[in-house]
Amino acid sequence: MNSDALLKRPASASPAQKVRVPGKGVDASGKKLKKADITRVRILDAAAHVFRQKGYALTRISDIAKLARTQSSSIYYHFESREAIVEEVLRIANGRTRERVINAIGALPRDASVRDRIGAAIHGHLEIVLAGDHYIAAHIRIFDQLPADLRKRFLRVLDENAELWRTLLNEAQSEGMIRSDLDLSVIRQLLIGMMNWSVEWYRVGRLSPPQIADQIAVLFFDGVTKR
Amino acid sequence: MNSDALLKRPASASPAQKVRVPGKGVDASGKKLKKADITRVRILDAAAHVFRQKGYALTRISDIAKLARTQSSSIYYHFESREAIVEEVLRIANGRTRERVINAIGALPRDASVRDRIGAAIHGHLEIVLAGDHYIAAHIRIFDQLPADLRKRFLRVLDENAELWRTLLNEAQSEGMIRSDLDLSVIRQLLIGMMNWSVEWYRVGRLSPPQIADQIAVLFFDGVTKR
DNA sequence: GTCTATACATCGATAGAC
DNA sequence: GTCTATCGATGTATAGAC
Repeated sequence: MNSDALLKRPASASPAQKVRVPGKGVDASGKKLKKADITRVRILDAAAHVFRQKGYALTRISDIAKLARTQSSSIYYHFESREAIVEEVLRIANGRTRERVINAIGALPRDASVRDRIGAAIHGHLEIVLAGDHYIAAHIRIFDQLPADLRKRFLRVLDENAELWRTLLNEAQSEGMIRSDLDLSVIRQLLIGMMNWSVEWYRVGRLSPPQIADQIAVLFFDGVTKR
Repeated sequence: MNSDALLKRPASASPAQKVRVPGKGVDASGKKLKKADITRVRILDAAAHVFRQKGYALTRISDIAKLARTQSSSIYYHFESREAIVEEVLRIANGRTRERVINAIGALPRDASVRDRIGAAIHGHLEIVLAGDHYIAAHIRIFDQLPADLRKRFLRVLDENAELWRTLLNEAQSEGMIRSDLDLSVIRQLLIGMMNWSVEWYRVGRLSPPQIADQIAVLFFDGVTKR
């Protein structure tokens, strides 16, 4: 359940990232990883795992170190600080979520209806949120636990994902698909709320994520009322 | 924005609550409050405020003390520990929420339809959640930040409120009002998710809480699709 | 009931040997 | 790159005077 990180390396390196030279073979898509990179990923995986489980403030560097089978002090060779770790975890989580939703939409036939595309996006988002991916679960869980300044810095990147939904819903509206007594912005937040809150109550064994996504789609498009 | 706590005093006093004798005049409805009680409330108000703002783990006893215009050490005269404070804040928040929803339903005419009653409950819940009540906002914000054992202890009381919704939706279903392809339990969680997540994005100035409640009700009953 | 002082624990981060 | 040792800051909680 670990050992899979780096969606993309720090785009414009966070402020005080200890610069480690890429060497020769470390591309987003490349395969050659130096030892340091492997360790780095192991630390990130461990961090995501612990953040998800204990929340931000309760996560100790020593917890991460333990799970990553290394020493607290060794972590500081790979990351500048605890904040730098959490930043990277959030970055990766955001990237993965976005990527998944985009792919889900992209997998549809070119002439798919807006409704189908929104449906696909719901499935993509919900399934990755509930997939057990530590990065994403951690993201949702800890985001509002972050110190105010750190959170503020991330609102921008968070908004990139919101933009995606905004676009989808705008399209739906301009096709005349949406009731005119609804506020698009509120609707978007409600939909995202339903999906994200699901990590609070979802338990394996009952309905599967795709089944829950179906329920969300039904509720979102048609409501609970029998006709 | 403060100075209003105690919905009811600790029903079965939390395990290690420092017992303070009620004296003569301290009832849930009574008015005579001893100095200690007033201070206690001031501390709770301050705590709710800070918990809401900074989350659980980031809230320091000293933050609470400062806002309550007292000393960290003085707080320990009124509460056994930081956990005891948070427990009381949660208890009060739960009670208020429940009370509000029950009242909202109770205010309806006797023969109101289930749909109306669910609508009233949505309004009641959402409005108190967004009302700016620090206790309730704090509750929603910090609940999943709590240490596992503390959280577990509270699941029971939390479930009392869920029970309320469960009942409402069951009634609706037995009246044949709800699509048969929907899972009642999931629907309930989605509805609660929409409402609770709203504290994450609600900002004063745009739509008012009653307006948002209307949007939620529309979405919940009929979906976004124009007919 | 509230104050000052302080014990005691925890934890992030650094130093420096290997 | 990882280890041991340790500093320094912070924060909960207690002791005891007033």
